[in-house]
Amino acid sequence: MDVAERLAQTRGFNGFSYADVAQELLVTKASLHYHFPSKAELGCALIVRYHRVFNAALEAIDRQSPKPYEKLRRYAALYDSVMRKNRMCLCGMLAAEYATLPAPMQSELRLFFDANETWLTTVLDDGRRSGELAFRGPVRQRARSVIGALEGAMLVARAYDDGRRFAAAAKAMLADLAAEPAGAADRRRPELDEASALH
Amino acid sequence: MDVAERLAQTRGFNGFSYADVAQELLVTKASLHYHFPSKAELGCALIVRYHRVFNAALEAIDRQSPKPYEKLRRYAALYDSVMRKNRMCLCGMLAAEYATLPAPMQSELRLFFDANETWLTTVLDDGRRSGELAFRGPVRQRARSVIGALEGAMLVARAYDDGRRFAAAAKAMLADLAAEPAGAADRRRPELDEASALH
DNA sequence: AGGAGTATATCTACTAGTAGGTTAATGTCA
DNA sequence: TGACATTAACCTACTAGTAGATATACTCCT
Repeated sequence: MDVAERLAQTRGFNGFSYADVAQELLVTKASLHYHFPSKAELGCALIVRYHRVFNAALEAIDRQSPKPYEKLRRYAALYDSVMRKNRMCLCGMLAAEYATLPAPMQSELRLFFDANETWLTTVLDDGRRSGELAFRGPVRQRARSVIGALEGAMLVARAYDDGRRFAAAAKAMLADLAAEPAGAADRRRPELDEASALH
Repeated sequence: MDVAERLAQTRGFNGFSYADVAQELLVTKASLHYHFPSKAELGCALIVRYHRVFNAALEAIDRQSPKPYEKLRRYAALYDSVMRKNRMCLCGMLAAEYATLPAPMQSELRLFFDANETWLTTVLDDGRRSGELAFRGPVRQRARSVIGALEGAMLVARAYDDGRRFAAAAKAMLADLAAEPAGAADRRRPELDEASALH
């Protein structure tokens, strides 16, 4: 699954085959089909695992960082840790291939985005209420914008093989959300970096 | 090329074959190979044409709309017109598949994003100088954020087969850029819609 | 201790179908 | 006549997936 995940994140789900994985592991294709009878099942397993690991990372953030801005920063850092491995977010990649995916993968994929949206909605709502974050419009809409901005930044950054491009976009987004009175001097905010939580 | 473009936008460049195009046009694969000897050449031709049409649309905007906010609104409307056809931006889709693309397509792809960035940089700079737009940080960085936000919004919206999701994200982004003093009542801004410029 | 049976995991060898691409002959029209 | 365009037929490589044999190892029974 590690190999398949990496290939799916770099080449897309339609961009790798059982043969690719088999060759890398020095086993036969048939052996892989024993564990994952069809590619659709492999794909579902990949999303479910990715979702689970991501959820665990969000729970760790909730446990360790009470402040909304800090939560948001660490959320962006999760994406950054993926980018540093020269990969695209698995689910962002699959979203591009959405029309060609087997139905079970499609629903599993939506669950991932839904979970992200829900978590972000809570964080953004808390942040705005406490005055730590500032933004206009419905909270849920803003959550979707955050996801879109991060996924989009990853997408384009890949075409330039430049992770800094993503990091800069993430930082800009965080700065926009930080409640700074217009025209105020740049308050020093901590950097994006943090120990990678998404292996 | 129309057929290939549609397939590339909906299924990805690796998600369709010469056979798919041939079948739809009621010609043979060999016939297509006469016009586009290799798939790489077909892919390049698709990007070049897409880029050309896009450029023409930007020039039309420059000609018809002097105001930065209006330019930006129409820029977002270009993306929206793609989304309304249940397609992904061709170049956003190709960015996802970047690692699997032939080298000539990779460079052609970067040219598209570079051109977008340059155009947006000018618009955003004019807008900030005139006070019509407000945002923090370097202009070029903001231009990249705008591209990323739009591409990302398209990407995710596809997983929900819901164009309104994209339109809402685009509207939110425009509202953020419109220079409204924090806390001011919603000034009525024109809607996203406009006659589709990208065929 | 010595099987017998069983679950797990792997292999070789194969299928049917599709991928991008080629060749050489043929049609079409100025 | 010659350029442009199309075709049938074919090629090689690869795709997901299957069949059946085989190896390993653990459990239960005698």
